[in-house]
Amino acid sequence: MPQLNGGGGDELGANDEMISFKDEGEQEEKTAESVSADRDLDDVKSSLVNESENNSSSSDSETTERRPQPRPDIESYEKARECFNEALRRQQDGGGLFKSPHYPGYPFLMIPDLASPYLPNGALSPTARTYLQMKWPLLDMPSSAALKDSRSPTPGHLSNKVPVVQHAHMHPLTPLITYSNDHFSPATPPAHLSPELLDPKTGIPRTPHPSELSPYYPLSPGTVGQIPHPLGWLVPQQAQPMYSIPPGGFRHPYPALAMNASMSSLVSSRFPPHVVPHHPHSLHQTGIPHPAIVSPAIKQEPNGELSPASHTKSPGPAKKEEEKKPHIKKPLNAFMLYMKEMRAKVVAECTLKESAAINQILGRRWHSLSREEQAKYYELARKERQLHSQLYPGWSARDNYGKRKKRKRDNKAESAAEDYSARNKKPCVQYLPQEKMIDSPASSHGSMLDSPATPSAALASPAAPAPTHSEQAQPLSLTTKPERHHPHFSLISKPSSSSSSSSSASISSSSSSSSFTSSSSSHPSISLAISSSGSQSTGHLLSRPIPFASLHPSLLSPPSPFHQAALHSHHALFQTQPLSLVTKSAD
DNA sequence: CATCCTTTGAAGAGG
DNA sequence: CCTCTTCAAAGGATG
Repeated sequence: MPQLNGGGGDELGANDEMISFKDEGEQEEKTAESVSADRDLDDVKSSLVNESENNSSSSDSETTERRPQPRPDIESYEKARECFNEALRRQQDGGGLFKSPHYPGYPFLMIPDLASPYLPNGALSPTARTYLQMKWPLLDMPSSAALKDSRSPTPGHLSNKVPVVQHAHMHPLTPLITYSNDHFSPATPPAHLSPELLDPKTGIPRTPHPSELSPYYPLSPGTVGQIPHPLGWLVPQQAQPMYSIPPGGFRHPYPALAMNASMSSLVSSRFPPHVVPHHPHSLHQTGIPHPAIVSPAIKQEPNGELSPASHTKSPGPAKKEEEKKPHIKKPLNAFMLYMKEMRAKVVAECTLKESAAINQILGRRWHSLSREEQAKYYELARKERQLHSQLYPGWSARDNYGKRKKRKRDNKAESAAEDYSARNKKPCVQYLPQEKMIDSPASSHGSMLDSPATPSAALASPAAPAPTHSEQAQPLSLTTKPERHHPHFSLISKPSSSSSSSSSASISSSSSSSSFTSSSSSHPSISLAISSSGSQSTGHLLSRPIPFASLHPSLLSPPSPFHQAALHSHHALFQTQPLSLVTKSAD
């Protein structure tokens, strides 16, 4: 993971950033699997594409026409998105461009292209096109806001720091660039990038000198501020406002807080597009628009007496109460970040629209990611948390408790019984499409294990890459979450790892006593979850059945009883594609 | 319109 | 220390 360090001294993350998630040996194992998995995935995707959308392969360039010139102010997100979707489809038809990325998770790989995705003639470069859509989700950069921090101590010299650029070759962490890009994008539209600032090769603005600041979150507060993001058209309007801000502007609870470059960039990266997009000026420079803050309007605050509008521009001395007002969201964790990035891609790849289903896929993909890739997200998440803590020192996750009205009915013992009958009754079989499905050597557990020494740990001890840890590569482990209550899966020794609610239990081959499980799991591409009880932890089972139709036929297999399913899937595995099959054996 | 569903991860609460 | 619970995103489905 040397490369990670490549950035060089960044206090924020340099050292800890480099955390290895697994033992070398494991790594190898995993990588090997990954490779094969990728292959499978590719195949699957191809087939999926071919069958699902049978358009004759259209030229990729076709899409380009649709996408004339980036007109941030004019283009509506919707439109852009449509275009992209279409483009995506075409791409798929064309031959599955998605194959190209070795790492499925590489959302931002061709950043350089992204910087200037358009060819001289206005056509979108293939690469750009390929990755663009993957990236867009993250493009929600705030243009102005981001950098808004007039107070920011670090203006100019930091502004162009895009360390990543330094790496000629694509690094797994490349995606991080996105964040970096965010900062520069707004300020420097692709078309207008100054040569000297750009990396000749990548086209990305280069960093004059690396500073101690995190390379991944460089930013130039001052510079970017007011320019709308060039890619604004591509930015989702309402899409993931990770942290939304109050309409009138964001009142920063901690005005005194000085953002460093990394923070700023981070903020900018997460800044909701809709906040800034068309009206860059809307935000005052004084406000630090941190995405984490949600206006009461958006999220009801319990006490919500203050309306965003009320303190729109003048934060006034309301202070404490007020401070609390805005709903400060939790910082996203690695997986959430990953989801944000990849969701669009997944959605594009399949017809599924339900988030629940998508999330399942994403979860699998997550597991199939290489350590490096995951590391990237863990790192981002770590920074997010860091930034978040800096921005909202007093904030506690507990603050948000109860904000959500509903409580996931969590399960647990009792729920099993009642849920069973009640809502979970949807017998459904969910087939997860193409994702790599590598059996995720790292099961849910594994992923945690993978996680860099746990962010916190990483933070604390950067030096310790914590590779080793347990993540014993459980090659055979299933990614699925078997019903823990089910006797059959009792083997799940520690479902707890993550959360009971989510009950991500993983079965490791080693531990697993279930022959079935292991056997089926042995195949990388299959994952099967069975839920016997209706309790919420249904593994991959969706309580609400997802229409088969939504999935590609090739991916579908008839619902069947447990073993049948198993067999079936097993069979399918070899025959065709990996699909994860979930059955509900309940009855 | 509110909540569910689903995923992983982080963090808080409680034992 | 361990377990359990909540919340973070997202968007179709459901009540």
